[in-house]
Amino acid sequence: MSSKSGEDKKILILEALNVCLQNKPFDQTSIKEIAQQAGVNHGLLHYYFKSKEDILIHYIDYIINHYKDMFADWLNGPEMAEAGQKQRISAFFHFMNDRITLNRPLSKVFIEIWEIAVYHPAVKSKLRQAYREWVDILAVMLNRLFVDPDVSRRVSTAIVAFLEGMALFSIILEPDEAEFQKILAGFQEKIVEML
Amino acid sequence: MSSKSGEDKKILILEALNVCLQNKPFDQTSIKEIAQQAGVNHGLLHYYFKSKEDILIHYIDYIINHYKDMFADWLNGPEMAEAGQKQRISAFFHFMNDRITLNRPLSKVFIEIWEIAVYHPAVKSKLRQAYREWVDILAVMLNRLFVDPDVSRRVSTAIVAFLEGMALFSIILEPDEAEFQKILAGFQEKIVEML
Amino acid sequence: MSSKSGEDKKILILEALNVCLQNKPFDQTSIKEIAQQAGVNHGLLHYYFKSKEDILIHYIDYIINHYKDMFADWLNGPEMAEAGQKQRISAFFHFMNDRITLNRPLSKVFIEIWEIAVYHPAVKSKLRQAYREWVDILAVMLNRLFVDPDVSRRVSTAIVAFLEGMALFSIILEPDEAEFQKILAGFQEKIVEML
Amino acid sequence: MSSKSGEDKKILILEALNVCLQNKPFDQTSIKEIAQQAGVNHGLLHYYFKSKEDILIHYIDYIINHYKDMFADWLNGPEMAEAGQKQRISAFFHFMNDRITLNRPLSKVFIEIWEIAVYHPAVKSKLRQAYREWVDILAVMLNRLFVDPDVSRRVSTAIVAFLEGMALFSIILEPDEAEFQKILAGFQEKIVEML
DNA sequence: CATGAATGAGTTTTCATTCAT
DNA sequence: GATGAATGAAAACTCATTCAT
Repeated sequence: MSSKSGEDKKILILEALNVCLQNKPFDQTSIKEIAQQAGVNHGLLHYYFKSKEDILIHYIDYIINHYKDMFADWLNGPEMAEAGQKQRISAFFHFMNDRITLNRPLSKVFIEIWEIAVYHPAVKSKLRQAYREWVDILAVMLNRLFVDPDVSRRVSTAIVAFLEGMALFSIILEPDEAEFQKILAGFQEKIVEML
Repeated sequence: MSSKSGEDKKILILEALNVCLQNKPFDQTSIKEIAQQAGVNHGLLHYYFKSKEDILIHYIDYIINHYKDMFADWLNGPEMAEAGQKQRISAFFHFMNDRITLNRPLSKVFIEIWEIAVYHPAVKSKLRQAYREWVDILAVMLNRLFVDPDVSRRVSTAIVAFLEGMALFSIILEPDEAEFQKILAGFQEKIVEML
Repeated sequence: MSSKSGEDKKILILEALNVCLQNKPFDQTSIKEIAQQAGVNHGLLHYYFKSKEDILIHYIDYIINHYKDMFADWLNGPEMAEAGQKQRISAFFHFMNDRITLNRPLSKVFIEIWEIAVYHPAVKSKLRQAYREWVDILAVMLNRLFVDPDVSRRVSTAIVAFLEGMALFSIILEPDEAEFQKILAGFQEKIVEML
Repeated sequence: MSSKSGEDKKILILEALNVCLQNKPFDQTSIKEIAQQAGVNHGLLHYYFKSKEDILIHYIDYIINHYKDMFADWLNGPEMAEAGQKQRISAFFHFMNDRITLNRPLSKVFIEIWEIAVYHPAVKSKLRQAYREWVDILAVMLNRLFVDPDVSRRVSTAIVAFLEGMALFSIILEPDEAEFQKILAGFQEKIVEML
């Protein structure tokens, strides 16, 4: 009962890092800043995590799992249960756009994670795994569209690449929201048309 | 004559940073490491640039302009001068794939630049400008395809987003090169088909 | 009945420190490491002792008294009760060699205690007292050898100094055990010869 | 000309550590304290040495070599050149007593080095090497005394052990200087008598 | 008594930057 | 222009100690 348990405290710290990453890259965020954001003593971060890098690793796991769970919940939700394939794919894109691609705080964090992954093999490996799972799920959805399963995997990879490129642009180009939605909508339409 | 002029020394330093960025992010690369890579005394970096950040700014200008120039040269080259629209667009994609999207050292550096841009307004602004120019050039090439110029701009943005997403994946997914080429080729085909 | 009493717990902790000191100097041994070695919660160490330094002080008392008691027991034992002076001195050296000078874990700990004593007046004082007692006991044994009691005290001091030097060398020189025994035996012989 | 050269600065720092070790053990002496004692900025210690441990290693080399050189100079000096064996051994003990065994600041530092050596294999190795050289030199001097060279090595080891024990006692027992001299003189006499 | 979360002072280390030569 | 010694701020990390439960 009382106060937060150990695991909750860890989450509290990881959420604090998530907030910090909206303002500064990880390398420029000090342990003390994360602690302050979390409202705890900086020494405590070393009680729960064995190093700053350890916080990062746990954070990346946390953020990837958070969105994986969110995605899994949605997949098991009503939208996917009832609809036909076309509707399902349409719903899928809707979910992706709303919750991932146009989620700016998330995109910011992912651009940071991309960069860390480039120079950090363990992080790169985690990220690769997450993208592969995502591509696989989409490939299954597109399966009936293409005779060759290799082709559906390639198309699926291309779609995810496009969405990640759009996430990047949503941050860098500072685009007009409506204009940006149109690009995604036009794309989505083209795909659904193909079915 | 004997030794490099001031401008050449600056370029030497920026190229050294370019090499360093293949191994470590900018924040983890010290002035001394850049100097060592450049083969000059570290104190000199502060003679040519007013701070470490100043080196970064000049580096980003340098790398963007380098590729802009490369692109401009190519645009004015023989491939573009003679061909019809279809061939020009085909040649354009070929150029993009070979020199940009599948250029891994460049992609690494750009993922780094993306991340810096997220937290650094001046860098973000430069990067936005570069992407806009790129999108504009492509939009002009696609102009005749679409009645509405807004549409051709959207399609152009989508294409560039896709290519950047593929550049990201070329680093993160550590894909099979041939497989990756097929994705790009399939995409390119679809676009040319539309013409 | 069930669990250890307070005094036993203290001993348990001091013994744990004794084990730790085989691996690391006191300054590099944390309270938590001692606690872990003792199998108790680290917070308890502050219940039984008022500070880390307090543990050290009690440890040094403990170790010195432990060997004083051992020595006293031996002095009151059968070897000393029955024999003539020559045999007693011979037995004395045998005891010293076996239980003190060639006891490597003990020597390690004493080198540590010497160092602490150098910079810590209270510890130095305890150690001085212990050495004086030891020298006095030996001086009494040598009493009949020398007319002047000052001389027997000096010889006694010299012998103890020699034995401590040998203890040091047993750790630092990593000597061949047999060779080392010969040095001690040769020395002992010379002394007994003098009687 | 100007100011100290790099090597001189290093010596300056090592001498500063030497002063510090009269007051505190190495582990309790901070880099900042050493720097302050040396009259230089603490950052500079990391310019000249790669870590605190590196300072320690260089310090131990420095102190050992310092006394080795002192000893070598003396060996090549007038006292040893002219005299007979008896006088040479007598002179040798005189040198040892004055400059080593009764040199209290040196003894303090050596007790510290002993302790460090116990837990630090590289330091232990250096120290062992130094003691072996010392024992060897003395063994050569005692060579004619004993038929068996192994015996002269054992006696030599015993003598050095005794002297180190006396150095320890000169610190721990806080003895009366005159009384202490008598012990050493008595011992010396016995050895010379044996010749 | 026992636990382990929490605190905060103190330490080593790194590094951009300056500057005298 | 070039050099490398010097500075000082800031960072990660450790750990004895406290204390609520």
